[in-house]
Amino acid sequence: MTRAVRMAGDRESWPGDVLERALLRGVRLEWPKKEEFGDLSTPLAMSLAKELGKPPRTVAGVVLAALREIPEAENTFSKIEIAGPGYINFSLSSAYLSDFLERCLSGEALVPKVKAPRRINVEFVSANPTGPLHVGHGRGAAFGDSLARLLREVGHEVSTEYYINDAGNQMNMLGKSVYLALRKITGNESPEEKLRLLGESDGYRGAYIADIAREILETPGVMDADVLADARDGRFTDRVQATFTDFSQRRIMEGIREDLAGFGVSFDRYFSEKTLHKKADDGLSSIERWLSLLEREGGGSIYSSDGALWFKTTAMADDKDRVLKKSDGSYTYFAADIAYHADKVARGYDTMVDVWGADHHGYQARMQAVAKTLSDRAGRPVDLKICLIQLVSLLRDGTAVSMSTRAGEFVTLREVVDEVGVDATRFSYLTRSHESALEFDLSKAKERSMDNPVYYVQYAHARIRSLLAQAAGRGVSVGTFHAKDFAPLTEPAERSLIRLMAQFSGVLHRAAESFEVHPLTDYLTALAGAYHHYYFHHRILSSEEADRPVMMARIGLSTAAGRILAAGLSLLGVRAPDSM
RNA sequence: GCGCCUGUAGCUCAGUAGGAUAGAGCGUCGGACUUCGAAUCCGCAGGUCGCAGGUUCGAUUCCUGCCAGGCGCACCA
Repeated sequence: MTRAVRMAGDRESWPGDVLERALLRGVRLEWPKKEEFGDLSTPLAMSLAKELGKPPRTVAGVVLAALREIPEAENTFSKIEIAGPGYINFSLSSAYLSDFLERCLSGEALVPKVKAPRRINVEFVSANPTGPLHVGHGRGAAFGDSLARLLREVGHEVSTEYYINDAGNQMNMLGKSVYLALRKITGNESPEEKLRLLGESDGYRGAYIADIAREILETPGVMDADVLADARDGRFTDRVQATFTDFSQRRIMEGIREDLAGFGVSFDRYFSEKTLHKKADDGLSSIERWLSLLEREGGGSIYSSDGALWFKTTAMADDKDRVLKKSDGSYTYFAADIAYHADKVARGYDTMVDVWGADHHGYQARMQAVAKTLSDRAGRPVDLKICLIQLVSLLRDGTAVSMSTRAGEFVTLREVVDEVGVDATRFSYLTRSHESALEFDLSKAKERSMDNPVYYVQYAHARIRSLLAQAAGRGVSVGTFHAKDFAPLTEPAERSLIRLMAQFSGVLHRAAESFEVHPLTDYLTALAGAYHHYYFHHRILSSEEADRPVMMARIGLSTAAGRILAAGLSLLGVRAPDSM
């Protein structure tokens, strides 16, 4: 295409700068909405026409003439035509489509790799270990995990990471909450003690807090006898604080890992914030080391004022600069975040993806400022891509399920997964763009209806597997397929199906480029629909000898479609069942 | 007050770096199982793309201003 545009440009002596600018933008290929417009389409001539000051259809005509002289174009397209206001529409030739099917079945990778693979770190969930994961975390988990799989699939080098906020007051409060729960269980609850430890705060009050306290009391050996004795008697020593905090956090983190594992999500690395605060042999913590390094080499982004240390986040459109080290000498959460991201850059990533809850959007500007500084210092481009996951509201039979975080009465991810299953939960989370709020209706998610397309897609796959099993049962032996075997596929429904299948890798690449996963979910639903339609209208298995070539071609087509469905579902972390 | 996200069919949402007659599912209504899985298929109806301007040959898409909903604006974590 690029070549054709160049040829056309030479021939018509179009201004070179206009041409190069257009080519730099890239020749955009779209999938036309209607099949009558072909399989691929480009509005290129229309944008070119604007700059050239010529009618779009004329420009398209010149490009088309040049295209016809290119042999590859001749082979891959059966028809190229100008339509509408100046689109150039391409219809894929049956030879191309047959080759495509052969490749699908040959065991070759379905998806070509990107030319310039990047080293990408995807950080997601990163929930504080102060309680179990709730449905909002679940959406982030499904998104981050599938995004990572997607990025990997298109050829990037991807690793995933969970940042554990295990430092700071929240952790102490967790320890205190469990301690107080234990006091309550042993019949020693006292408002004075609570006020002394937590002040006005309520602390953490979910049932899981009492569970942990009960475990400490009832399971011999989980806690040092001296510490337990102190706790029972109401001596809240530093050691009690440390032991309770540590134990509670470990328990909760174990629970989180279990919930994630049950949800099909695992991480390459869990990164503890605590390690950033810990003093090394040289007496400096990681935070201190990074901050002083950036103070020297960060291009003036860090400065002192009013007895505190600041980061110049206004450089990146933040409202005001942010404090790193408070005048009392302690570090803010933001300081740890800087050290953490600096560490990621030092580990060689060139793209950092941060998946956050939408309520953190106010932090974007400051983190982008940090990324800019880190990138400049590293002397290479390092991108920070922040994906904000919008709210999930839970419904049951159309009415909101109340979720009061304060009282710890939120619906956990585990409860949802137990109720509706991993597949339906993950698929539902991924049917919408992550930046629009999601309504998750528990009763609908359980239904096996089109309100819940996961079953629709899985059913298409199961249908295909069952068909193939049926074929095998009838003694149909399936060998290796060659492009020519697909010549009998002449039905419009077959062509529509293949045309859609051929979009698979394009959908993945485009989704990966925009760091989205819901286009894949939509695509799979459409592909399943195309297969169901085809299957309903055309008989595949036949015992007539004369039908054998058609049958074999259809079996090949079905196998290929099944493979694409399975590949897509696996990226979503959803099973592709053989039967259901 | 400032900032971010959202506003498209009765409902839930898509809509590809401005492009062809704005799409899908659910829901409503009406059809299709003696043959490979009816968890399926086929059809009908349903729209001032929040409102008003602007840029453009062309705007759901870009810009400005309103309106509505959600979220966020700490030397908290």
